Amino acid sequence: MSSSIQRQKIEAREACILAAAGQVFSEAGFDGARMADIARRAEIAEGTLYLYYKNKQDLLDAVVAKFWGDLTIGAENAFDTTLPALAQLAALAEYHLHAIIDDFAIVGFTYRGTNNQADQRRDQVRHYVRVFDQILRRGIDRGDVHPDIVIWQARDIFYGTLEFSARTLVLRGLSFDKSVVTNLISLMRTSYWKIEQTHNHATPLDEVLVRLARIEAALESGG
Amino acid sequence: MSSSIQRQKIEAREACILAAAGQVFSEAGFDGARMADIARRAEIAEGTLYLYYKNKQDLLDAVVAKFWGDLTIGAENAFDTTLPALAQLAALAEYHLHAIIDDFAIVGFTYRGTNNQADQRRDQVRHYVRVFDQILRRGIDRGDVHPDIVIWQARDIFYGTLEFSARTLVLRGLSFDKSVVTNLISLMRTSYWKIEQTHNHATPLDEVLVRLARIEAALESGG
DNA sequence: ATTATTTATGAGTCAACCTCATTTTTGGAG
DNA sequence: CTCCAAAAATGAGGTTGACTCATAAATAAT
Repeated sequence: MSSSIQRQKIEAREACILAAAGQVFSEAGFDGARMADIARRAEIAEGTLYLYYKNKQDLLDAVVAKFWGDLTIGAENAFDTTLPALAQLAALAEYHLHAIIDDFAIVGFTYRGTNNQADQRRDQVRHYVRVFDQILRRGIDRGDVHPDIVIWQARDIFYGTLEFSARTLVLRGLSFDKSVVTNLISLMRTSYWKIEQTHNHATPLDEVLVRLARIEAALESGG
Repeated sequence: MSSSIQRQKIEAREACILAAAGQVFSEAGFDGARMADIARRAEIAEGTLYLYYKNKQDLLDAVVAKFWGDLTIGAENAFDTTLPALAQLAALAEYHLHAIIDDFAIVGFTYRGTNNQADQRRDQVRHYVRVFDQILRRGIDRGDVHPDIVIWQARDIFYGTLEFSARTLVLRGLSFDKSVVTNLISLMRTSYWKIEQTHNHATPLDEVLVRLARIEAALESGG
């Protein structure tokens, strides 16, 4: 059927428009971006834009929605769910930091205005961050993570830290810095994770205490 | 002199414009805000706005600049520098969270666009966050804080967490939540602070060392 | 009281988003 | 292949809102 070919064509054009819009918005910001520029870069007439998107804001929303949608798919495949929760969290953090550094401008467009469409975007972000929540909940179920943590606060620590770090890196002209991830994960482990030795083996300190007790006992009995 | 009276008048009018602009921008966003509305609310003609501010963006920048300027003054007086560093940090966090919840929309305007004036705003923010850096550095000097932490990363954890938590609270229609501050401070203490009991009572390791020393003494005297 | 200077005004200009009458393309029927 | 109806594309023009500038009002000085 030619209708499927047609559909592919239309989807390709939509993708083309979104790509052009993403570029122009990222380079010039929302106000600086000209609909005429976007149309020219997508190689269509200005009026054609409005067949696909109601207005400029709607076009930006579509760009942002695509970003978070792709990000969610990527995040769900960024780690192996059989790994320890902490390793999953590290992988997610690394993936997220990479992604928001690469498309830093788009992230900045996510939270803006007080219009009605802001709800849509929030739902999309909410769906995205669910990946984090699942890791943490699995960690709690497995007994690795302290069960009485406040998940939304942990989530804000996680994503807030990564976004601010990304901004710092971008503004300084730097790129991905693994130590950001390492330190964040270390922080969360220290505060939220139960001590590992619970199900592993005795720590050095435990062993030392046992040997000390033996020696003391020997000395006492000998003395 | 009438010139000082005149200057006061002009400053009062500037403050009036900034207040009106802050309200309209917060309610309607940058694009939704109408210069005519701002002028009407400030009880001046639209053209008069342009005697004080070059254009709409410049006016927004002034609003944002005033916000961060006031915030810096408040932050510097928000705590007693003779307190322990951790208490200072808690006070700063509480102050910051309150402030950005109250003026949440303004915070959102801080990072936008890629224009030349963005540098000014970044300097202002940089000056503001210096308060945090000073607390941490004093903590290091006093020996309370681990000296090999990466300050900018700690800063991004601090402000990133607070801003994201503020967003969560505002979007849920809630207001200030002290537990956000408490948990953040607890997190930073656990990861960055040296263990307090060093000058209180013995740690497990200290206890071990004491017992070892006793044993060695017993062996020497006995042998 | 008069003049000079500074400050304020709002009607008009212009730029950019968006609409819609017209044109072009597409896809099936004869 | 030709014709036609329906869908898609176009870009000139309407509309809106930021910004300007000639004019007016207010202030300061002589």
